[in-house]
Amino acid sequence: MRKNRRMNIVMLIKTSIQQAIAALYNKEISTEDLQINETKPEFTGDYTLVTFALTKLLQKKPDEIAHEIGHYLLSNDTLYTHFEVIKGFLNLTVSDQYYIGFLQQSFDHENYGQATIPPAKVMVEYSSPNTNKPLHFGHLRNIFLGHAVSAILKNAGNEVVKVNLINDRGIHICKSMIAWQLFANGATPESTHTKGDHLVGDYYVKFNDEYKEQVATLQNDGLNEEDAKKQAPILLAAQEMLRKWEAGDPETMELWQKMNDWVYAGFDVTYNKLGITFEKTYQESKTYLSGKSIVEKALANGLLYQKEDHSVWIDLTEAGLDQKLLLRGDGTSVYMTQDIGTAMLKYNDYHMNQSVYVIGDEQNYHMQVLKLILQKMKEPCADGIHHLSYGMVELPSGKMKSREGNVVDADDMVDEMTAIARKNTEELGKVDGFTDEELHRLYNTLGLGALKFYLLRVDPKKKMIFDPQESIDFHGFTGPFVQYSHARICSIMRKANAHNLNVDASQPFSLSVNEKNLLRLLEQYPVLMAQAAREMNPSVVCNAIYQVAKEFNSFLVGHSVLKAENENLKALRLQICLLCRHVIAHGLNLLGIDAPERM
RNA sequence: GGCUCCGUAGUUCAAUGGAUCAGAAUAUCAGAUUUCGGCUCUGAUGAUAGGGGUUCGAAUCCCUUCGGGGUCACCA
Repeated sequence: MRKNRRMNIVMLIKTSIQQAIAALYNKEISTEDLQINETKPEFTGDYTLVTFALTKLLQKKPDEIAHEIGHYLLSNDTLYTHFEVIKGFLNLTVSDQYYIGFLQQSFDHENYGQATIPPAKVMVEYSSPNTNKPLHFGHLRNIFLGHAVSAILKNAGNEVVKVNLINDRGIHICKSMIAWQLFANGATPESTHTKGDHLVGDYYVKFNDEYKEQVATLQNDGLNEEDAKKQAPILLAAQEMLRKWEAGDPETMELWQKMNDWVYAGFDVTYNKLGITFEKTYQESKTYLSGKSIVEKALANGLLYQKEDHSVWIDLTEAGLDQKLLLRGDGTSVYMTQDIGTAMLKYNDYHMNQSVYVIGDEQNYHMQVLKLILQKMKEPCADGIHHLSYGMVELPSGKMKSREGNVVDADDMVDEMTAIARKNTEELGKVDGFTDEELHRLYNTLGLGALKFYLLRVDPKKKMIFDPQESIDFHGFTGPFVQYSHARICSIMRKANAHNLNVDASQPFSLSVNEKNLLRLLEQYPVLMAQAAREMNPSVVCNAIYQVAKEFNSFLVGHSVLKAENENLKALRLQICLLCRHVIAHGLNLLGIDAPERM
């Protein structure tokens, strides 16, 4: 418990400055109003107080404040060994003793890196595929984000429920069904040796090809484009199939069930390969009706209005938005209706404080409207809705458009990454003694590590470009570099062979620049994990562990661990190794990436 | 067109809703290292789209011009 309650250095500094201000000026200030930055490397010091904000309260010039507080701190608090004032910035040097003490407390702390933010029960919905085609590369950012954010929230003390919402009904599903019926001659995943989701996806593509041809033929026969698009026989057949589905036609339901099962089986294989799991899966075919009754209730309460054709609408113009359709004239539900129903169903199941939707930013407006509607309905689930919006992933060749056929399949991408991991590893020839199974697992670990890290290292809300060549380069700001650093530490620890880890703290130490830099990074880690949780931003984790890995490699160049100058120093450096290893593995784990001991 | 998001080194990304010389990675160039793993390290070059404004201080806030994305469906 003592270890969990350790106050981080920035808080310690703020508290001591707060005391200094009370003693020197008899003024009270909240620690939140104190601005502490890391000291820039070109100046002496570890942390810096920005004094400009204090000038009003203290009625003094920045430099004066900085000097007075600096002198006070140095003579009243052993935390500091030095201070320097530059243009109103008070640069403080924290004693090596503090960092050595921190290391003693933390190096073997199993849970080091846990964050503490006010805990809550949080649902995270992610992946959310359609059952008419396989997962493609664009889905991967969503899946990895959802998985990582869930782990990050859990690490911060939240209770997390991971859910998937499968869109398994609607006209797009019927399109692949009708094409299969027309062209497949009864082909199955078994008969064609094709993964189920890919097989169904093939017929979705087939539908679109056939549709295009039929439209062209009709236009040749003299129809205008608009009519041709509406009258293509295969489209009419799909629409007819949707009506049959909604009516519960047994034959249609059977086909639907069969093809969906193929897709589910295919998805399972992919999720499994990616290491992705869910606690609960919702299906829209089972939730889409519940939205309807809610809307009808709201209509009765006068919250909604009905047009002459019986369609039901909500007026959001007061909030600066539009009017939004909630039920079609024929009484069937639309996307928004389903989402209303699903949101309430989820809440009834779990009563969570917060419900996170990992959904692309093209649905920003939709999600804004969804939340607003539920708020207007005074539904308890409304306020907890949080859209974790992320930007599109583009390839260097440009945007992926399913219509233009430059979509990269998720399974193919994973296979390609794994293959490259194999190639790179074999060239280095450092895996002697691995069994075939271990090799297979290693290539998977490295390939997926590269992919996940590259997709997670960018702020989610920004669009990004995925460059397969760069991600697998295994150099620089990449997953494999971090994994490599972990394996390197493991190698040192194996050779250290359970060496004594006790540091005699009574011996005076003086830390090198690298050692202190590393300790400073390690000390900040839990604070960064809290930030990652608050912002739901895995890129914070990527950066944190990359910094540690980078600094560690730099440290190794100038310092020998196993041949340290004396036993005490060796023990200290081994402690540093252990904590670095722990932090790297901990961070990778939050990202859903394995940390190999050898590679 | 309305609403909205975004323009940072050649390229890909950073910079708590303000603060000391805008940081990395990659690429390029120059070096180090027979070492605990050469998937390592050190150094150099190189950027805030243009113009105004607010401030002691702006990549960040406001206005504007230009350029790009998204969205405005009885699709999901």
